[in-house]
Amino acid sequence: MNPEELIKEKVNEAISELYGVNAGKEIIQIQATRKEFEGDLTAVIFPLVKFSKKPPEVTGEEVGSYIKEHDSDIASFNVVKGFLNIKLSSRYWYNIFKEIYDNEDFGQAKPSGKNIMVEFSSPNTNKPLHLGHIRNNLLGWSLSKLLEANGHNVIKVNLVNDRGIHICKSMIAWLREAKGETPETTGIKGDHFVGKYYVAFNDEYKKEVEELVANGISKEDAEKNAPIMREAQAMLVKWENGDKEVRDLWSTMNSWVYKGFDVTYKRLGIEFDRIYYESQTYLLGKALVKIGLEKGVFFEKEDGSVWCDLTSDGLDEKLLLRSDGTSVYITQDLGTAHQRFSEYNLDEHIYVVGNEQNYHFQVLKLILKKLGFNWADSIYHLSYGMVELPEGKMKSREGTVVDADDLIENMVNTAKETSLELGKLANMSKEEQENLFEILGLGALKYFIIKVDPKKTMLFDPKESIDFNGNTGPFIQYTHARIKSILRKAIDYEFVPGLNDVDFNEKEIEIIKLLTLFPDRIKEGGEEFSPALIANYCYDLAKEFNQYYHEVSVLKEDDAKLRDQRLALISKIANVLSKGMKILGITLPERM
RNA sequence: GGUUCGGUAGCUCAGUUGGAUAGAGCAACAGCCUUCUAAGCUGUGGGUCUUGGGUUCGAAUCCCAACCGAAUCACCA
Repeated sequence: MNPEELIKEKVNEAISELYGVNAGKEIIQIQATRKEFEGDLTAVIFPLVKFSKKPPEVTGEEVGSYIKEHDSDIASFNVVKGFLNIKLSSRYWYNIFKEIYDNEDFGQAKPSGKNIMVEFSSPNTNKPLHLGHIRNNLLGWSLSKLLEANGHNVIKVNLVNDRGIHICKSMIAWLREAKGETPETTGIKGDHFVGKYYVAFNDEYKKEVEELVANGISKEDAEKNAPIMREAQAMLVKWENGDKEVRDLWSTMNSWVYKGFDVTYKRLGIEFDRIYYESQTYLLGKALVKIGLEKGVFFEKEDGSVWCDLTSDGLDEKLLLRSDGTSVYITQDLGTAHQRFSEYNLDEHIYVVGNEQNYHFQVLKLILKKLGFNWADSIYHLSYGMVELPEGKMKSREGTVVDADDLIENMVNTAKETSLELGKLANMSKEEQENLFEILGLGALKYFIIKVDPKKTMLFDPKESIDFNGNTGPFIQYTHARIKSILRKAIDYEFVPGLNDVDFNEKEIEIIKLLTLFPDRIKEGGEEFSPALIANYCYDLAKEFNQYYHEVSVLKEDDAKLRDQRLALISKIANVLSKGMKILGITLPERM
């Protein structure tokens, strides 16, 4: 039984025996004992004085004495103010570790039978991915893995925004300027290639607007009537009418982008179970609008547009169908949600989308609720904050975006430089080295981003992020590599890790305590949809090991039983670290 | 103005269901490599947890208000 549960049960028993009241385990608060005090776990006495009707110190003494007498696992206790510090026997910790050590599935919850869909990434196909997308992708991926560790059946989906005016912009610019150029002929990665034309469109557009304004036309009109913008709009209409030429170009350019995205996804270690394309789903939801109108949940204006009145919920009126009968973003999302819940029998649907869409999801849930779908409550918007740069926000218009591919390349290069400087790779082949740089660079990037609470706006300082010391991915990777190195040597000497009935010392008990927390963290992280919790846990564990490493020798221990038991302990640390980091999508190298 | 979310050390961030003297890393300073990998370890300095009220044995944490910051409030997606 895990230590917290054990103490709760014993204290509860003590209360009912001593004071004749069944307090219930919920009221008993257990926490880790602070370092200044003697003990492993601490029961807070204050909430219990109402049962004992005695001062906290006395209550603590009485409860302490009772549980010490009635359970051999409790070695000693002391009472400080209203806190009962309990020390568990070394035998107890030994047994606890034994349980963990023997459990191959430690940290993996039993199947819950729940189906959870996680939608993330959701790129536009007119430009390459940037730093914001990286946060999205990493969060979505690690969240999915975390939910799987909680025993859920996770369906990872990506909704690609492959249609709309922004795509037409790239297409127009390409037609005007490319002279038949392709990613193949230029050697440029497909998404960057198309992005180049998107930028070209905007440059040309700006120029035209300026010209029109110089000719005395108002800015507003100029923006609406610039010839290149008209062209793009005309193209969108053609696209919607299924014009073959436009559709062909559209598929071709999108296929370039997908090729580019695939490279980035692969490098990030991300894949999906299903990819939805907006070009195939954008008409969904119209049927729901009809139902809503019949039910009187929506209303129609004179011009034929359809709205939902949310003013009584403190929001505005929301448009659902344009006056020309075409649907908007939210209409589509209503439809896709409905389709997904029925198709996959979902228990939960999580959308990993930036906080600029908080309003959208608020409205989405509200409207689904009004339409009478109870599953609307099972929709969760994992809203994450923007990534800012030291100079301020990222603005694609001002060119201050950090491109995803550039960033990854940069991290890998820094990993390379740092590694070579440290000069540890003497025995590695060129190929192994390159592989390692990739693992380290991406590990640093992923950890840096995931460790921050998603809902917070985070600052990305390129200089700091490439620091591989301290609370970083490479620190954990390094810790793991060290353990693996010891274990390899142990094999050379034919030492066999195993439990040999030796008492653990205090530092080791500290580590065991941390290990027992792993399943709790997985559970908690799963409930709160927070991979950051796992990241910080891994760091704590790695740090704990590093201290241990400097205090105790393993291989040089003369007592064979003790030595092999220590080997068992550190191998379990490596095991838990690798499970934790796997959830984060971070690879742990065997050596570095 | 409405809605949502943030404000913790010089900087980046943790902080379990309210618990004891609020923690890491970076940066600064002082030590530790003939030792299982120094991408490490140890120590020092650094705080009005934005502010003011409230709830109670007890508040960074819960409630109210103010201040500061972010996002959003399109017949865009």
